Amino acid sequence: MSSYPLETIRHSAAHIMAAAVKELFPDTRFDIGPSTDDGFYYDFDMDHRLVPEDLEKLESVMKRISAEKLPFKKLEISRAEAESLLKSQNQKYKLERLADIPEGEAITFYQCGEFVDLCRGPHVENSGQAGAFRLLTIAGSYYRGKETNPMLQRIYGTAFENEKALRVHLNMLEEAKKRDHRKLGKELELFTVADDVGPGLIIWQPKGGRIRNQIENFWREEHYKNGYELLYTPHIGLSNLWQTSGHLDFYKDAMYSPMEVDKNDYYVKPMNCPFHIQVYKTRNHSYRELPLRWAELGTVYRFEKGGVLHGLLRVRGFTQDDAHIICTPEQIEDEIERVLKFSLYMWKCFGFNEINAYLATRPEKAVGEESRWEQAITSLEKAVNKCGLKCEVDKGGGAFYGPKIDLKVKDAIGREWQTTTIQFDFNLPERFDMTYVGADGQKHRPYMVHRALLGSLERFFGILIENCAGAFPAWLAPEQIRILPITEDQHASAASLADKLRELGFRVDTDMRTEKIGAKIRDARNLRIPFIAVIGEKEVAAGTVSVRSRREGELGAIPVDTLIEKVKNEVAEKL
RNA sequence: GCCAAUGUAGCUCAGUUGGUAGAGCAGCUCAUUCGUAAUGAGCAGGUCAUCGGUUCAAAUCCGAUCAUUGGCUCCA
Repeated sequence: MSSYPLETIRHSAAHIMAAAVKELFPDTRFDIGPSTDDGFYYDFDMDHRLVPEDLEKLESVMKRISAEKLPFKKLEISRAEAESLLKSQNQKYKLERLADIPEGEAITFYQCGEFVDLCRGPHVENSGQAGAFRLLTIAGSYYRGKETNPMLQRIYGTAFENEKALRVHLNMLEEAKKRDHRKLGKELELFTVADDVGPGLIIWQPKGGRIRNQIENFWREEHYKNGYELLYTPHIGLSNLWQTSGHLDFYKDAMYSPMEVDKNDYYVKPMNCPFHIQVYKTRNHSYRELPLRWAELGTVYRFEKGGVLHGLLRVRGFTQDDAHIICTPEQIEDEIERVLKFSLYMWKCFGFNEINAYLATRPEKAVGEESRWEQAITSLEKAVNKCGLKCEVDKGGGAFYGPKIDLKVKDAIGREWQTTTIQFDFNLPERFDMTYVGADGQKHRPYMVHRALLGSLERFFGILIENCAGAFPAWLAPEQIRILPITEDQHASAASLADKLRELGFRVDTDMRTEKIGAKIRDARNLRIPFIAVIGEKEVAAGTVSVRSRREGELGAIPVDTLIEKVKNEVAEKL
């Protein structure tokens, strides 16, 4: 139908929403209403507290405005005129936005029906072309995103070219809801949080534990294969350590309060780095032993603000799949490339193949020599190119202590998750005075790189659950095979079959309830168990099992050995 | 931390204008021994998040606290 870009359609939909708001709540002061990646929003300041029912009302007004096909009129006026116009309407936020427009730039307003808005445009021609829209949620948002500013009310909506595209998007949202890791975590008994333990502190239940154990084992093996050594370090450390690291100066708000023992303050660690540095500091190092690659599944605690906690994705206690690489300037490029390749391999094994890179460079305030920053950034760029990754650059977006590359992985329903991070550190080697002796016999400052491939096990688990919608690939499934005897007569056979399979290394359970086979099948399927083996009179006699594979459906009666082969093959896939 | 919504049995939810709680599933008991997505009957299960207030009377109204949800912000 219309050939406008989606952003234009959405931006115009935002204007139509604002027009509807103005109609229903005339005293509203408007801020801005941009398009976003998947829709649009508009921020308002009004006395009325928006409630969900308002969305329906606004939507019907919007539909009316859309049906009226009112033209979007562009008005170009002088700054003075614009000012007096906005002043007369008491639009203080708009006035401030106006002041932001550089001298000499054209000042444009767009009018649609009664609603006139300071806006750069562009817009669709008339309100009938703003596509198919839907208002979604009400939220609060700080004016200009600053905590000290007043809070405005924001309405989120989305718009698409046509009804069909909108429906596809809304279906995706539904789908996302269905695979919400919090819901599945409860249903599949994977993890929980307890009021008496504390918010953001994850308790892994047996089934989650089985999965985590698989992940960890795989992770450790691969790290040894990739030339890492594994460390184990304490959960707490003396204040001195955190003083030296600088955490107490810069990061204290996000740390749990100290515990005083014997007149010493111990802090629960928010990061593993200072401990790894202690390992480095146990003795002198020669350039000949570099690079050192030290990894740890290190559990850290950060006192995140209450409002940001979210299931497994944002928590207060989590286990980072952390590692520190300490190397010479000459080695840095190879090392970064190795890490990137390692990460891509890792994610592929867990079923994620679409990955993009985001490079963050030197901010205004930074520590470390400029030349080192440049070398680091160059090595990051080169490595990204060698790995054939698409890369976006966030200029000045790095931390003060070093540039970094983040990877974002795309999941089964197209959402991007920030996961891997590779982060240079020019700060800690300095603070802890880390050195190595070079070929010249002189002391040199090594490069240090932090990296986490999965991010944290908790967050990774959340992403994993949502990606597979609870149907874990066979190599991770907490229960790979469930054996269902049809009557009590087969209990003994079921038990000995389970023992046999367990001995072969499979995760097997039996369902000995006196339920009908239909009920047992149903429960097993709801748990997304990859292989269901039914064993009745006939199977016992023939030495077979009737198998239902999650992937292939009903396979009928097959010899036990054939089942074993099948499970083995599927487990070996590491999809 | 901020804005808003929510909090009733293990889970998912109902509970009219205030008159001290109800269903399904899960659990337990008994019966059923069954062939590929729910066998039947019975029993038990709740300081209605917590604390305080209004009222003759509070799950219901008000306030505070805690937690969760959607956002904002933060994530050196």
